[in-house]
Amino acid sequence: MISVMQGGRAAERLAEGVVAEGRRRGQPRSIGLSAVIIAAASYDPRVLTIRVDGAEALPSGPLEAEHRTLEIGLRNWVERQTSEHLGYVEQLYTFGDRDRVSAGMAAPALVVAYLALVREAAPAGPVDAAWQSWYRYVPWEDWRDGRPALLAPIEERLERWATTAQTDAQRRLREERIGLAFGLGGASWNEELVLERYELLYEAGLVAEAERDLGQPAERLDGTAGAEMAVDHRRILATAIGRLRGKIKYRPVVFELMPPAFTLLQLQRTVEALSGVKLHKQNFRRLVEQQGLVEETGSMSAATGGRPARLVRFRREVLLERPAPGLRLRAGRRVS
Amino acid sequence: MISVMQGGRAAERLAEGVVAEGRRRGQPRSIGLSAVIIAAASYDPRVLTIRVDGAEALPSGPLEAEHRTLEIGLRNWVERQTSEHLGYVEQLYTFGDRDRVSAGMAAPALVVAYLALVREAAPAGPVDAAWQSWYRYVPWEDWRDGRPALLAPIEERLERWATTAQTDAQRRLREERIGLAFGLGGASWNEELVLERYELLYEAGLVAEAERDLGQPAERLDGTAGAEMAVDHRRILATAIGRLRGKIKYRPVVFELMPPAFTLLQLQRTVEALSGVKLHKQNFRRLVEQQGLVEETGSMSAATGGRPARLVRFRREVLLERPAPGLRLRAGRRVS
DNA sequence: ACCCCTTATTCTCATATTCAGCATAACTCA
DNA sequence: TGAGTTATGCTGAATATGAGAATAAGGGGT
Repeated sequence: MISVMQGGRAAERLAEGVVAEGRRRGQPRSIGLSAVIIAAASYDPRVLTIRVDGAEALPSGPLEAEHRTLEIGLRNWVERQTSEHLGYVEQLYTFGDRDRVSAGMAAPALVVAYLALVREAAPAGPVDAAWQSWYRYVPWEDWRDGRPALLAPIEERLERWATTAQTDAQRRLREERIGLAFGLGGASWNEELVLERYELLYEAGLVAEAERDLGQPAERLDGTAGAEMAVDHRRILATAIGRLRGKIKYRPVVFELMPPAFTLLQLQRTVEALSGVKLHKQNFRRLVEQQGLVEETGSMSAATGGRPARLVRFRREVLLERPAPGLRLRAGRRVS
Repeated sequence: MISVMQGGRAAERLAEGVVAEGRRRGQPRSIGLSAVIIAAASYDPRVLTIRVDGAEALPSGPLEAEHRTLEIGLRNWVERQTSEHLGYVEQLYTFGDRDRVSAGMAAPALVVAYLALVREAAPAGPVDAAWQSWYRYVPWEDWRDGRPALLAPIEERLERWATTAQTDAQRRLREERIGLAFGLGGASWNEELVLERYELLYEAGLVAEAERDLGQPAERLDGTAGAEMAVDHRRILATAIGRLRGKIKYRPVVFELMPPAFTLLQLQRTVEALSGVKLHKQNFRRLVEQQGLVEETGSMSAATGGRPARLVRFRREVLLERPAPGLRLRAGRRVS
């Protein structure tokens, strides 16, 4: 038997305290919903942004009382406005920062953030709404044409920041975090670590939000550090991108972004746009076909520049057949 | 280029509505924190429960104002009570059910649930606190000795419930959900689908909570349907178990439950206790050693009944070496 | 001392999956 | 007609995985 018995009355103290505190009511705070609404047009992942007091922000609204659950609330809320079906809605994370304030604009104390996928990417509407490429906010995440040049200055600043650590252990920790997140020194680029990378840039003061929130002067990076967003919306976006990049590997969510019929290359380009890396064409199609994710429509694509391609559609049945029918893209793959 | 342009002014309408609503403030609601605190003693996964008005419940408390983030709040809150370090804390999900009421006990409108892992499993404390095997609440999840006998009556009732569907399509959907979740008809048991299974049982009225919440008489199952919990705590527990079972595959979180030094078989038994299935011994140790998750301590185990075993410890460095250093137990493995 | 039982540890082997290209087909455009 | 472009089929090497044989090293009983 494993020897995990120790400590004594700790569990008891825990339970007592918890019971006592649990019986008091928490003081009310304002609760908000934020939505990262994603579409994929022209092989460019887009996020719907609005302008609030000049700053770019994610669509956000208050939690309404009339809905039974949060997700149903969000779904209704968005669908009412768009008459567009949200194919996929997923709760991302609940951010509860006590002092969520940005440029004088007080934000709700608690924000439940959602990720939603839509098929449409209509051109930008009124002045304050726009579909933006998500790489506008995290340009270092697009490795489709190889390692982005703008990573060079970023990494240089990060390394310098690591050396400013108080203790030696802290410096080593920073260096290891940087290496892991940015694929330096042996480690390879992992496209899912979007949040980790953003947080490093934030801590190192390399994104505008850091300067704004902490008052400390940011290292000027001449636009290579991406566009700023209101409050912590860029952190929420980073969370969403990371989550989506992971999710497409074990759930068939990409198809929520595809038109009813598509070619395998279109599917591949969309996956590449989301994950930010190039994939091996022949292996990709083998994967997709082997797993029975798509079926023939019978027709061929209008013309793709070369030999016409079969048009396929998503096989909805796979949702009920296997528990994890994603595009199991092996991590660490880096090919053309 | 993909033809995803369509619809026209939908995005515009969406953005307008969102902006307008976002400028109003949501009415305050009470916010709660609930914790699923897990320990693993004697190869039995334990969850810390308390008694509230006679019902078994998860430790829960109000959100306090003095902490910067939710997780820090929870950490402090628990650590203050236990003087025990929470090795691993993860936000699980935010439950926002408008009418979260149970047996007259009004619950917070919004609950942020956390999963925490502790190394200790002290004996049950005062009358209202106890470490309970989590299989007490979801007995059908323990497949370590083969398919649990109590699944037979459960499946029978589920099949019957499927036939009561309104439409034919609905019936087929139910049958497919049941088959997928419980590994019937071709599909194999997937230990991660804990929540899916609980929700089916709930919908079919086979767990006591369904009767209580919906007023509809539950099918009596003579205790095979597991122990009841307050409010939606059993759903939260199911979410936690499923998440943890998935997480151990790509993050080294099991080690948070292990003593400082352990044998490979102890590690295997713990993983089996969590995932609820038996693993192949030789392959398990190959996996663990190949991935460099552990290192020698030099000493040997006191005696395990047979040949003495090496004692190993977790290699903390792997956290910084690879992004996904879990026990990549292949799904669908079912061995002794 | 010897036999039996139990667990630990090392290896093998067959199979499946993945990676990386090669080769060929089918179209457009100049 | 030939060059360029994309589609599609196929192969061979490298890895990873599943299952189990074989051997090692303790304890306990006779």
